[in-house]
Amino acid sequence: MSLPPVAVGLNAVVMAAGEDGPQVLVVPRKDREPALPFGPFDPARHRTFEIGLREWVSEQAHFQLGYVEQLYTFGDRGREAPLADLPASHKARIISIGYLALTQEATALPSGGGEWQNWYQFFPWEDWRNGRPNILNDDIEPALRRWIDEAETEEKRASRRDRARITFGLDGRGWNEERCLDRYELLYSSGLIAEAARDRQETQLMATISRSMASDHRRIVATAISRLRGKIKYRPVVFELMPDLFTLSSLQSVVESIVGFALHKQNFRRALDRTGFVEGTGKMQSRTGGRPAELYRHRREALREIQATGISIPRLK
Amino acid sequence: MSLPPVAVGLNAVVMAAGEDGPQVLVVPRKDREPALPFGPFDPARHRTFEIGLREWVSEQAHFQLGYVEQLYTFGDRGREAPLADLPASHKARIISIGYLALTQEATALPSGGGEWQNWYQFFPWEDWRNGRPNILNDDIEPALRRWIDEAETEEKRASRRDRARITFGLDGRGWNEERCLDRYELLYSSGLIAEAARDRQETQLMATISRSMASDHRRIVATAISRLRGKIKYRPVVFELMPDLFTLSSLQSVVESIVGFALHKQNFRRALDRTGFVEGTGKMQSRTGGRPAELYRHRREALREIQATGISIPRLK
DNA sequence: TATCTAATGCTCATTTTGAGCATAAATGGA
DNA sequence: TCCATTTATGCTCAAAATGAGCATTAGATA
Repeated sequence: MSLPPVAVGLNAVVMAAGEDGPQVLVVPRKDREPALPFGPFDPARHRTFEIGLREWVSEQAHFQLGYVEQLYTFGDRGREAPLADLPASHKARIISIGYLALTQEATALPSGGGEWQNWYQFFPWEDWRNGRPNILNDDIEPALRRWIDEAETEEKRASRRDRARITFGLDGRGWNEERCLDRYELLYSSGLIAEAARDRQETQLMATISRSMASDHRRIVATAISRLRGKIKYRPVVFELMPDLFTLSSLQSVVESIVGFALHKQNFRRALDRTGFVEGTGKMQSRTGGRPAELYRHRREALREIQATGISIPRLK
Repeated sequence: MSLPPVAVGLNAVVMAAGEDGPQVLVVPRKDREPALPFGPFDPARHRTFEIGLREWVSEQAHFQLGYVEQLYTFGDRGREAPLADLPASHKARIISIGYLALTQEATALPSGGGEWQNWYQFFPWEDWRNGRPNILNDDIEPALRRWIDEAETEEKRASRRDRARITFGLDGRGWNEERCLDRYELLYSSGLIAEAARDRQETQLMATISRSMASDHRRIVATAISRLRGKIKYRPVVFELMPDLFTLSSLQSVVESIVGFALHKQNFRRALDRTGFVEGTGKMQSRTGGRPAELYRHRREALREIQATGISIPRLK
């Protein structure tokens, strides 16, 4: 017995964060939705997926990846919406392995390749740094309630209601920032996301509440955000995003970019201090307005000394 | 351009825990190493990987999977050691997607299929429930020190030393139970694991310090253990392993099976109580010796009410 | 009935959080 | 020059969560 062919795609969600908030590297495509950096896995050339991914990104985007971790392998039929630049192994089922790559503050990119875009363009409902985003009350919640009511049986309605409550924290249930992927998937199921209509080959106009991406790439980005929001709490991964020297405020602002809400400054510092992950250098930075801030550096040695945990996230209420 | 073929295998690490400690479902193979339940992904038949996995496990092991999550996709050349029962798409590169499945206490299995085996047969160094396992002092540490000294340059030796220290907590550095996969990979790199010699096609006899598995299956189990040990702390997944009614002691013993060390009983209960995940039923169980214990049940509703976290793990020192 | 073995209940000293008040050091006008 | 503004830092205090143990309770058994 011989199985139908399968083609493997490697997708990179390359993230950075700086002055302009959290960034993701996307490849713009003329008159089409932007895509993630993407390349086929070639078993003849690549001993491992990661080697393939690095080679591919460096070739195509002239960009050397640093920290990389595998996210998830997607293979649902009907959600792949093949990209034009995929080698046409005709009728092959496409499965995509998503990777998360973290890199220092958005460096200048060679033109013609990828460009940095703010995450929250694609996920405006995830940005609570300045309070609850309006899009939730104005568009999402009403649409979700409509979707709940549309279900045929009371049982199905109850199940939809539960799902919406948990993922979006409806009815005073509290927002859990790590549920970013669940929220994306719910918006997809309920048809609020442009990709859903596209995958069902509906031509119906969508109320565009956010920017969409090629294929299932926005889903992969949502996976990356969820992973990063979780991981930051139990592994010191934030430092992969920081330059060599940074102020505590800039570190805090990067963490806030990621988790999507504001933190209590003093408590953030106190907890950070206890981890031993950072060390003052004595150098100062005079930024715009206000007292100059000390520059700190990441103590990589700390990883060896202590039980490596992440960074505490004291939510500001 | 057309890429060489790729075959996708779906592997399930099915876990349970009961009186006899933590169990994993393996398929014994005559005169060969045991394997995980395994099946090829058929893109023509399976809309999603998970559907394929469930269908496959239910067909082959007459076993319905409940909780399932994807672990990782492995694709390193040279570590796959093809299984005989793989459909021979000649020369195809085999990539395997590992899944973690949790199920209630080891139910009787139809004979001829899989059978339950204690995890720690495959990972004896991971079981600290009765204190530090002897195998660490007797076999592993000396072998690791030899491996460190074998490196050619001082720089390489330092790097090996660091790696060994962090993963195995050498020189009083503290054992981190979540590093199970790192430890397996280190033992593999340092040639202490039978699979390493096999993959290098050495015929050299191995000091067998533990049972090995087919292909890269033990690596997948190590991934599952690491994932589960981490996840249990921030998601209430333990309950997937429990029967409807259970005593707090049996719950604790399941948690201990997973994390691999003993917990402080009173503190475990206090913390568990606060989560609101369990509820006494008033029914009692008179077990062997000692005062009868109350039977509790899992309050699934709790997931909706509270910010779902995991179970606190108050280590007993 | 005395003894053993678990299951439960409770206490107490430490640590870790959550919230804020207070002070310090630049910058940019008035 | 001096003051209002804007950040950066220091510190305090009450509340909650943890880590360790002692004490009591309730069946099973010799």
